[in-house]
Parts: sequence; C-alpha cells; structure tokens
Amino acid sequence: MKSNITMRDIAERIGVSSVTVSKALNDKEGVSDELKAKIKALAIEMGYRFNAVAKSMKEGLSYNIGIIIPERFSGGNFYLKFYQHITTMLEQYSYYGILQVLSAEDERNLQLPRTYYESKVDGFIILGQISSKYIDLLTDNNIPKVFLDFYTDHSDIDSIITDNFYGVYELTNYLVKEGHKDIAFVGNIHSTSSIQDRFLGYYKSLLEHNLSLNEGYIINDRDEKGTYIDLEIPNPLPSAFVCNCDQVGYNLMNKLRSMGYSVPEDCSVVGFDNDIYSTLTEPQLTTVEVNIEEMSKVAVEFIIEKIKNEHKNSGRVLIKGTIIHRDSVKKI
Amino acid sequence: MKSNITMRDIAERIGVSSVTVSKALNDKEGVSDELKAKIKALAIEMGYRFNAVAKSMKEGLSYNIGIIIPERFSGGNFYLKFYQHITTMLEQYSYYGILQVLSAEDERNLQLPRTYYESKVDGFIILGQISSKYIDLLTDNNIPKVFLDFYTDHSDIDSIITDNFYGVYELTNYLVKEGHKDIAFVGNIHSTSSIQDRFLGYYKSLLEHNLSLNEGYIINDRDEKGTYIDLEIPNPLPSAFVCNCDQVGYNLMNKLRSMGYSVPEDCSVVGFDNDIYSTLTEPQLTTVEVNIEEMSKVAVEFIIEKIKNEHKNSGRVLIKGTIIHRDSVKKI
DNA sequence: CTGAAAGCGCTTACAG
DNA sequence: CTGAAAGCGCTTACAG
Repeated sequence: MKSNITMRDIAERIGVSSVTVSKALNDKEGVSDELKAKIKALAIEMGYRFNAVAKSMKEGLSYNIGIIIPERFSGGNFYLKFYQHITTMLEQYSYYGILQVLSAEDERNLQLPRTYYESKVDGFIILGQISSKYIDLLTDNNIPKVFLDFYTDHSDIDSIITDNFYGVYELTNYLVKEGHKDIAFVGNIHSTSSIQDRFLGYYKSLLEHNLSLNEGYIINDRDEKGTYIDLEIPNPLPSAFVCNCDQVGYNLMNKLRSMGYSVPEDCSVVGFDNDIYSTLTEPQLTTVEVNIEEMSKVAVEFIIEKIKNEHKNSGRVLIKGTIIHRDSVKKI
Repeated sequence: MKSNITMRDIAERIGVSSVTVSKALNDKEGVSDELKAKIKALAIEMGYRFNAVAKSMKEGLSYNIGIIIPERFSGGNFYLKFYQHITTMLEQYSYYGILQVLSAEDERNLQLPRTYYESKVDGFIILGQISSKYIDLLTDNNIPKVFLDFYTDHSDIDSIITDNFYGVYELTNYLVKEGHKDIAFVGNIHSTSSIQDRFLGYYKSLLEHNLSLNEGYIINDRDEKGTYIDLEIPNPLPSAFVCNCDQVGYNLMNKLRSMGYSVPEDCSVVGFDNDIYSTLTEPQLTTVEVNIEEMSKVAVEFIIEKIKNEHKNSGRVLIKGTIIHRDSVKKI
C-alpha cells in the first residue's frame, strides 16, 4: 500500500515545484485559484494520498495520542465507549488514538508504554485510575497527560470526571423524597476516588435530611484487588440500597432474589453508570447516566492544548450525569 | 514531549558518526562491542528515545495497522478482546494497532477510513462482516487486508474464522448423545456467514443421526438490520435449542422463563461464543468458547506477511473452539 | 570497524 | 504568485 505518488510527482506533471503543490493541497495562500484547482484535480486523478508520516517528521509530532486503560478496567465495554468518542473527537485535530491496555505487571514495575519510548505518541489520555507511583513516573518524565474518569491529589494534573458526588447526592435525595429513611450504600469506600465521592454524595444527602449514617449500612462490595465479594445484607433489611455502580446493583439484585426478596416491593435499589448491567436486572435499574461523549470531548481538548502549550493547566472538570428513571424504586 | 535528544547528539558527545550510533542501538554488525556498550550506556544516560516516525519515513511504512470494526458490532466487548490480543501480537513486529469504528454511514457511502488517505496505516484487519461493496472498494484500491471472524466468497482474501461449522456440529452431536431428538436452531440463517455455517453444522449433525430438519424448528432471531426480534417458540416445545450465539441464548432463556418453562428441566439450551451472556443466565449456558487469542495471532501474522509481500495469499483459516460444559443441558 | 553521502516526503522561511 | 534551499531523524549502500 506504499503510495508511490508524491507531491513531487504531481508537481512534475504540471511543471511547478512541490512547494506550490503543498500550498495548493493545504489551501494555503500564495497560489492562484486557477493553479490550485488544477493541482487538486490532478491529485485526485493520480490517486495521490497525503503522507502524514512526512508531516509528522517535519513537525516533530506523531499526531497520535495514547489511550491507556489499566488492565483491570478493560473487561467491560464502558471504557470502549469512551475510546470511540475520543477517537471521533481526535479526528477533528487530525489526531489518531492508539489504545493500550496497561498490564498489572507493567503498572507495578513502572514500565512506561512502548509508544513513549518510540516517540509514537505526543501525549496520553489515562482512562481509569492508575497507581500513584505510576502517575509520578509520568510526571517525572514530563509526559503530557490528561486523566479521564478519575483524579488524584496531584492537583497540577488535568482530570475530567463525571460528577460522582452530585450524581449520587441527587439520586439519594430522590430516594428520600420517595419516603426512604433506611438507606444503605454498597461499595468499597477505600477502593477508588469515584466510589469515595459517590459515597460522600450519599452521605451529604443523609446529613441534609438529618438521617444518621449507620456503619452497618456501608456494605463492602470488593476486595483490594477489585474482585467482587459476596455481599453481606444487613438485618433488618434497609428500605433502599444505593449501589456505587450498576454491576454491583446487578450483583445485589441477584443476592436479594436468592434470599427471597423482591425489588422494589421489599426494598429499592439504584445504581450508577447506566451500563449494560442496569438493563439486565428484572426490574431494570434506576441509575445515573454518565455523559461519556462530553467527557471525551473535554479530555481531547485538554490534551491537544497541553501538547501545544506544555504549561497549560485546566484543572479538574466535573461533567454532570443524568438520572435515568426505571422500575427499581418504590414510593413508600 | 518532543524528544530533543537524537542519535546525532549521542554521536557528537562520543565523537563518532550518527551511522555508528544507529548501528549500535539497533545491534547491527560493524561496531566494536566496546563502542556499542558505550553508546548504549550514553543513550540511556541522556534519556534518548528512538524516533519511530523517522524510521517510518525512511522505510515508507507507518508501522501501524488499522483495525476496523463495523459500528453495529462495536456494542459488546467481544471484539475488544480481539483488539487487545491483536495489539499484543503486533508489538512483536514493532507495529501498533489503530482501532477504528466504521460508521454505518461511511460503510454505505463507501467512504474509506481516513487512515488510508493519510497513509497512516500499512494495512487493515477487518473485524466483523462488512458489505460486499465495501470489500470491493478495499480490493480495488489494492489495500492489504485480512478478515477476522468472517469471510465472504472473495476467495482471494485471507480470512481467519472460528470453526463455526464443526463447533455447532460437535455441540449438536453432544445433544443427540444426551438423548435429544427434537432440536431447534435459533438464528437468522440469511444474516451472516457465521450464523449460516453454524446452522449447517447443526444440520450436518441431524443428517448424520437421521433426524429430519423441521422447518418450524428454525427460529428467526433478528431482522435484516441485525436487531433482535421477539422469538417465536414452537409448539410443542423442542427438547433442545441450539442458539447461534450466547446473547440469543440469553434472550431465549428469558423468553422461556416468561412462558413458565424451566431450563434444563423442560428443555435444554446451548449457545456459542462463551461471552458474558453465557454466564448471565440461570443456569449458565453450555456453549463453545472461541479461541480469540489464536485467531488474533494468525490474523496479525497474515497481515504482516501481506505487507511484506503483496501477493502472499494464505486463504481461509478455521480455528477450533472448545465446548464449555455448564448446566443448561439435561440428559433425557 | 567506521563514516560521508543520499534520501524517505513533506513544510517553513526566505528570496525573487 | 512561485520556487530553491534546508531540514525533520533516521537507515541503506557504499567506500575506506
């Protein structure tokens, strides 16, 4: 597929220089409209294809962005959706996305992606929480980067996250409005910043409604490695469960069913993410839809800015989600 | 992140030419071991990063492969798994994969990917069936390509597919061995080559066991657009259903449950793919696991071969899957 | 074992 | 409005 036709070939056929062809094809000034049209027509006729590699070479930019997904998040298709929106947005800047799954091993051994060592990318979008040490590594190497769907205490790094805090806050408010007072939270609150913030949103709602936080109502859902564990259902049964994500909502529904409970008759359940798991339960889950498209758009804007201007700092951006009402909540 | 350190910088520091540095860093002959070691050490010390773009430029190869997934298959994470294995395999050849979702619109309008027009890739792996006209377009443009997980009647194109035919053939044999005689097939047999072959494997098993093919036992599962439709369950109920994929097995199980039937007590169900849907049913589905890793490996080998030698033709390769026994089949 | 020269296909800065 | 020159960072083929 090596394109044998170059700008020079076009130039020679017409009897101009390759500089003129370059200007014409890029719609730059300094070529008469007549000549420009003639060059463009001939380019098509000759089957000319632009050589982006040559441009990269000249500009010292690869026009690729590495999209890094830590291995443990690569299972679902949630991040794949992000990736699709990211690549769509990147196209507008003539950029391409190279998806890389960061293996647990490479993350532990602080092994940077090969794209970095081969100057194959101009920067990275990190999709999903990575270890603090790995972040330090990226920072120390002065690698342009943007965090998507998580953040850390490195205040100088741009992050785009869904508004976990307000999302769950509003969802819990909704449960309270429906008459619920005994509301449990399901999630390991030491696991990721997302879960922590969702928990805090839940807690804020309790505080505002003078409902006390019951230690027994914080139900762990996964171990340190992120593997889901068997859920311990409190006795007596809370009237509602706020799950930190839809998949855990799905697990909870199965657990409740196996114990003979019906949702929403015996208790209500809400999730977060609006991913496939929220539609696999019976009844389907009321949940919060993450605005993947908008988040991806902002992430791309930020990384492109960052490549142009190393010192550009856009900070932490929260993108609001939307509550999706389904049938897993009962008014009491 | 522009790497300011070049081979020439290293060369000047040591007092040799950049040719020697290139040879040393690439472990080529013609440099004394002593010098080689010195150059390598200095490269690390200076934080040198190889510039793959310059190599691409020189060789006229982008060292990228486009992985094209038609939009309608981009929903699940089945193809994402392929993508992961593909990129892992590509690394061994110093290649990178650029994933592109082919929109229904671009497919219809015969719009080639932008990576092609910008010479960003050296070839394509097409992951999932695309229209015949689009295939013609790729062929007419002389684009190196390999088909993964589907094939067509274009006999000159390399395809790597799972052994659909024998997979379902063996699975149906297993049902017959368990005493089943009234076996239905669920799938639109005019939809894709995969479904067709799976159907034919089912039919072969019937033929070999002198079981007649009952027209009413071929149950359509999707319309022309690939959207799943409501399943019509035959009356009387067959003793077993062979579903063309796990997701349809999942749909069928839901349908059967809603009608008051129990699996496997009232009838048995088997699927294909061993994807997430096979584990979401209760009981979980007996199915055929597709050997994604091996298929990806072969696809990468083929496309790399093809880039080196345009006329290399490897044909159609069938990769065997493995039956996964779970609890959705009863011996009768 | 080592290096000068040429070239991959563009674009930028400058001269005319 | 048009073009000659230089350069991006490598590698190949050849000469010494």
